[in-house]
Amino acid sequence: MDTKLTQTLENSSLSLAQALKRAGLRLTPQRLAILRLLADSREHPSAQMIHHALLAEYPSLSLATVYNTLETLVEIGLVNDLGSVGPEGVRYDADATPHVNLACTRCHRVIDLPSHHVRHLEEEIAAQSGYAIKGGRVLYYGLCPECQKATSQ
Amino acid sequence: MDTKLTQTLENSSLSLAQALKRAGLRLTPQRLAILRLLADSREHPSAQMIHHALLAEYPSLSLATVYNTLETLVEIGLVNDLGSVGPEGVRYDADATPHVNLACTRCHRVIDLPSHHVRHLEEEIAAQSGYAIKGGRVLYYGLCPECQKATSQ
DNA sequence: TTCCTAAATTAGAATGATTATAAATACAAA
DNA sequence: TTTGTATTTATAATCATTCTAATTTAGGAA
Repeated sequence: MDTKLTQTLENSSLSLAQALKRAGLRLTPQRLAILRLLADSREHPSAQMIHHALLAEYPSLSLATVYNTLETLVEIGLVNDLGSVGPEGVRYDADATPHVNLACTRCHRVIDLPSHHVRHLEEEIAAQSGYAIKGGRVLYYGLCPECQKATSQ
Repeated sequence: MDTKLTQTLENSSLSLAQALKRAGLRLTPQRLAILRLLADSREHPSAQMIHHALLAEYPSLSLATVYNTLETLVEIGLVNDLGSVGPEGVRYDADATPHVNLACTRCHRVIDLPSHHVRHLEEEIAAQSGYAIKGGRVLYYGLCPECQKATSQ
């Protein structure tokens, strides 16, 4: 592995670890693995997808732990709960930068779309709602370009 | 019932009926009732809440019908799927005007917040995403003012 | 009107994501 | 180290949602 990538991952893990510490949470390999997977992935995975992806590296990882960890990470605001998309259940997003999520109702892929409008939105809500905001789901759903083609045949 | 309100409801039902017709769907009492409930309510109800609310008026209304109808209404874009909030499952919103939904993670109430940013957002996505957008969920979650007080005690 | 038929509804069973439980484990403070 | 407690684990239980097959009905045609 090249040095730059190694450093990036180490730095990333370091800051993830710090984030957990700051919240008064114990640093477990399971939590780090789940958080790192979410941070490195653009798939917006569900709990089951995360469990499946980590099983090779952590054969004893329990599905319950994945659910517990995700609940915790959402609670401290490190991860966003996007709600369920398709039959795979709730999808999660560790990308804290303001953006829009697009979900395809046919293939159930979820992608990101940068948008500066979302930052304004979040600032407005934080300032005006009176709520103690923990996170958000800005997600639009419909047919992705590929599935539009597939459907029109 | 006063005349103005009656007219409003009748007009409303009429346009709901037209919307169903336009989509090539049959006009059933169940569909009208569910759509009217959603249109008149600010509760962002779940399927079960809708079923429970309509059972008095339609004793034979099946839960399966509520689920089927909601799926249909989401498909034709008349109703938005907000994703699940709390343990009551997916919540639905018939308000098509661009706005933000706020969900409390403690009492699980969902309210609306008007925001002109959302309109810009939707226009941007419709123009730039390449997706055939059917609907969206713009929802932020956290503690509502009441639950902040209750929790801090 | 009456008839026809595909669409819609219904009750109930089945599915499967998520949550609860209780015992075993391991983080981290002293 | 030792120790207390948070966390993990396997498994069972829950319950929202979907499926199935039989029945009913909306709405167009005769």
